[in-house]
Amino acid sequence: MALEVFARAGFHGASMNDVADAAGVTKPVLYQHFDSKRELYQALLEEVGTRLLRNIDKAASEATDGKSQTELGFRAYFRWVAEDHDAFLLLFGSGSRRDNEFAAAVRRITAESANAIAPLIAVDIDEDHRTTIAHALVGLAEGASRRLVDRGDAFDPDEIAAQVSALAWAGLRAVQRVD
Amino acid sequence: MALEVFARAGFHGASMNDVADAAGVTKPVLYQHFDSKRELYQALLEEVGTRLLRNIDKAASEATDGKSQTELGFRAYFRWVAEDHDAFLLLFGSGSRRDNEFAAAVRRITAESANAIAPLIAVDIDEDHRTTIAHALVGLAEGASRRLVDRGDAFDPDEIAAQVSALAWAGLRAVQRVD
DNA sequence: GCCGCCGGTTACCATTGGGTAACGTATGTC
DNA sequence: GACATACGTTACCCAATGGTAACCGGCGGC
Repeated sequence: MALEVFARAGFHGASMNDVADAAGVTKPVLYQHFDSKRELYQALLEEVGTRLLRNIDKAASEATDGKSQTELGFRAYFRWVAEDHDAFLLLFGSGSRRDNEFAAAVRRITAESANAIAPLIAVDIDEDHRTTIAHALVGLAEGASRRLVDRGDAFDPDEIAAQVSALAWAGLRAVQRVD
Repeated sequence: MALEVFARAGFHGASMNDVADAAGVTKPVLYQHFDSKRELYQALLEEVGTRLLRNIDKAASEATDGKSQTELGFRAYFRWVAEDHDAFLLLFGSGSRRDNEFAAAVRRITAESANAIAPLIAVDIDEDHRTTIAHALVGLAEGASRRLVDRGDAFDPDEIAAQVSALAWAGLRAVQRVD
């Protein structure tokens, strides 16, 4: 599939012929569905990103308090990484963050994730700092995932989620206003 | 400078002519110093990454206990980001993580940062999980920085460092063994 | 059985950009 | 003042690749 090809080689590293071959068709057929390489790539980004967000939203919505929301959110995230390495690589293995147009799509995903986290920060720091901290926590998950994916071996997403969310939750409680 | 050009446009987005122009020379002159575009880029990565690591090492070595080591380490990191956006973008704005050869350089940086953090995790979880958590914390800083750099406005690195390191330190204490 | 349409393929075009060879010029020496 | 050397520039080559036009074979209708 196109996702796999782009995930492995990146936007520039994969040619339309590569993508076509992987899909078992030829280039002109690809161009019947997408006007350009960029459009195809962007469509993939959107699809993959939306899937991630939906997973997280669904999981978090089942939580009753902040703590379990954190746990379930991270668990959904790491499960997604575990079962869809390629999707993770496409979004965060990057090259997607290089190009302005693509970066916007990735930012949308991280921003929405951050928005889900921001309310969990209790202290009354200003909105801007709160958002930055929320983005930091998104990075937390990304950093752990990158290592796991790089290592290549399978891993237990729930186990990782337990540790990372413990870290995150304790951390969230500790953020202080700074004068 | 070459750093600025690559930071803005990425490896693929910047041509050797662009780099040469920015440096006030012409392409062949560039090729007197570097055998290829890749080599030039890699040299930049190494230089920039080493600078970051040196800053962190120096700062952390002045700390007496784990808590202040965390604080000083993050402070050095965010100061580096604040005063050298381009370096941050080159390493983590990515595109650098796409290419296997370049990714190795970036991994070296993150791995060394993680190694500095790992010993601060007190619980006796196995080495592998400890390292993953350490990478997560590196991602924490990266996530916050990306937002700050994306926003574009100047920011106070010490203030961010205070909040992020508070989060990190509290989080580190909370990581549990999982059975 | 012949004709036309339609989906797909091959073969091609044009641009971009890494890398280099050939050229020109200034400077210092005899 | 003529020549050689060294350095930088222009001009070029060629491979890769996004995108497309022209071709081809099979299938349904007459």
